[in-house]
Order: sequence, then structure tokens, then C-alpha cells
Amino acid sequence: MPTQTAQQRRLEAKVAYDAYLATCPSRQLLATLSDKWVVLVLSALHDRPARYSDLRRRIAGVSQKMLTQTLRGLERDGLVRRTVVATVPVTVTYEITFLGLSLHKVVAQLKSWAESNMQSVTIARHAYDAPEGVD
Amino acid sequence: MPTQTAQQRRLEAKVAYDAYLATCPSRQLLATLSDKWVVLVLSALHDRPARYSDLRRRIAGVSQKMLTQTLRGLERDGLVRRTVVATVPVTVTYEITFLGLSLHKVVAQLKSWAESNMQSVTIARHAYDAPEGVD
DNA sequence: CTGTATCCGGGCCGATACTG
DNA sequence: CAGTATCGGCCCGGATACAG
Repeated sequence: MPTQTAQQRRLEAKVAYDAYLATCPSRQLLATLSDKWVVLVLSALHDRPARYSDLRRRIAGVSQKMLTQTLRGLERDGLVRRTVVATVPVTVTYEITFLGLSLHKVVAQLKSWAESNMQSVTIARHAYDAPEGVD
Repeated sequence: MPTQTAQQRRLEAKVAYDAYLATCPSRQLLATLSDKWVVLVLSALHDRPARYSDLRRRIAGVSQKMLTQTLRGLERDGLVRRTVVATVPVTVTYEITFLGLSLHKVVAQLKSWAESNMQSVTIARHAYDAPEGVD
């Protein structure tokens, strides 16, 4: 069994590494933020609570499915609180938690960087894409 | 043409919104960071340059395809500089740019938040997932 | 050593229909 | 109003093979 072992080792290393990443706090956070709608929902709620239909209107691009899924995830993570009032028809409001608010502040840093520097990125992009031989 | 118009309007609104998002600096940045390997490559390079094969080893989980693709993207965005030395066989080194370094610092803020708060998230998760009726 | 080209399976996500 | 259920297309990304 000599020939397979190198590949075996690589596979094991990969599995171990994946497991490591799965428990890494930074990676988990990044995975959360990677969800397209998470940041938008957080922003929509950061200064005031809103009802489900409010959010749908204010975020405009979301499908029902994605909004619900995102809100469930945020609720599960303790970033958003869901409150049901048994009126007819039922009323549901969402509000950001203290933890969620603290995350929103960090995300605001990203926003700040983006607003200062994304133009540089755009310029770099165009330079990269431009026909190089021109002079 | 009365019946279709409502849906039409919604579609137009969505398209406009998507276009808006596409040009939003924050969203673009988020899209960049969402790439699984971007942050890892940035981290791997933040304190010293490295060659392609170094990166493959140090990041362990990446496939060749993804590493190349990520590096190309970072180079295009002006976050990483690629240098080819025409030895035989060819030598390629990657180093982070000033812009890339400034982004890495912002990402470090995320890391810091994650290390302080992801445990709270995990706890919230377990509470949410736990069988609620138990007491 | 540093890639490029291709195939292909899985999962994300939107659209649609239905429910309490 | 606030969801759940299901289907289907698309793209991400890994594996593999090949190349300068």
C-alpha cells in the first residue's frame, strides 16, 4: 500500500483543516456575513424594529424565502429578536439585539473602508482589464 | 393592459434595486470578502510575500483552481501584486499591496469581534436548537 | 513550478403555489 | 399578515487531466 499513502495524507490534512475552519470564530462570522441578506437586514433593523412586511418592502430585492431564512438564522444566532402578537391576523415584529447591534457597528467599519477605498479597487480593475499593449 | 402592471412594477423595482446594489461600495466589498479564500490569502500574505506553492501548503484546504482564481481576483483589485521571475522553472511570488494591507486591518477588526462574541452566538444557537419544552 | 481547461455534482436561491 | 413546501435553473467549486 505504498502508492496511495501520499494522497491519503493530503486528504486527511484537508479534512483536519476543514474541521479546524469549521470551529474558527472568524470563519464562522465570515460565513454569516457572506449571506447576502444578513447585512442588509441588520442595517434595516439597526435603528428601529420592523415587521416582516416592512422588511420586505424596505429591502426590495429579497424573496420571501430568503427573508424568512435570513431572519431565522439571525434569531437563532441571538442577533435579532422575534416577537409574535396574537392579533388577527397575526403581527410579528423583529428587533435587533444588543449583540446584533455590536456586530452592526463592526460592519459599519467595513462600510467605511469600502466608501473610502472601493474606488481605488475599481480603478485597479479597469487598469487590469484594459488592453495592456496600448501606449 | 391592467392586470400585468403591478407585477411589472415589482420587477422593475427589483432590477433597479439590484443595479443599485451592484454599484454600492459596501456590497462590492462584501461580495469580495464572501469569497471563501480571499481572507485566508490576505492573512497568509499580510506579513510576508509567498510563492504559489507556499500558499498552497499554508492554506491546505484550497484547490489549485480556487487559489489561482482568488489570487487573480486580488491582483485585479490591486490588493495583491504578482511578480514573475523567468527562472527555469518559473518562479512567481505574491505580496500584499498597501491597499490590501489596509483591508486586512479592517478584516482584523472582524476577527477581533468574532473572537470576543462568537461564543455568545454559539450559546444562543444551542439554546435555540434545544428542545424547548424541557424543564 | 505555476498554472489552464474541462467535467460534473451539490447547494443556493428565486418563483410559484398553498396554509393558519 | 406571515409564513411553509416544492421545483428547477444556475453557479460555485472540487477533481482531474494537460501544458509552458
